[in-house]
Amino acid sequence: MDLTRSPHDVAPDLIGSELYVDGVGGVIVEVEAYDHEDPAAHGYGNRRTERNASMFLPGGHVYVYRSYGIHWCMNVVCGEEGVAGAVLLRALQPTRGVAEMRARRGLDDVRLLCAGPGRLCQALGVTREHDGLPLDRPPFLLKDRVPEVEIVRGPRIGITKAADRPWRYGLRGSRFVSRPFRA
DNA sequence: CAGTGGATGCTCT
DNA sequence: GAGCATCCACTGT
Repeated sequence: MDLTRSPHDVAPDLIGSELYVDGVGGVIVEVEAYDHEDPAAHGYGNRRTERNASMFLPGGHVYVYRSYGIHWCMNVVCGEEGVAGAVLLRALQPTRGVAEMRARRGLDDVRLLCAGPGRLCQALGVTREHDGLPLDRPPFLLKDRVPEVEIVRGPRIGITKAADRPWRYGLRGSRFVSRPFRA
């Protein structure tokens, strides 16, 4: 798919797509969009810093940052070069490499392996080393979804600024999201 | 279930 | 020095 579009166009198209890192991953079931005019975004105002440099790459790269000093969070960079836009990957339905994900997470419950941005990165082995890498080459594999999926949306999670914007997208009825979507 | 608080490190002001 | 795009364990219903 065309990742040089706006994060708001890309985000719903990522739902139902498949992501693998070194062959481990599954179906994307939850994401959030962040654009350069968004006070909640790391790239707000297109202000470039050392941390968010990857957000300014052309769409199709990866932006990984550390969250709360403990977790890693992975974004799909979107839009044109020089414009800070990205889609945060919040949850996957694990399909391949489940044993490896279980080992990395120290957890059996498939439902919780990738249910949250920090958990997803731990399960897939994503760290700072992946920051800035292109998505269309190993270790990554991003497969477009089939056209027909039902998408739900709602307010984003875990932010204080611009918390009212409904830019969280999910696969309708999925049991693998980090939190349920309100009906 | 809902709510609370601690861990932990780094970025940005 | 404040504030996180989080997670887990623990409490109390």
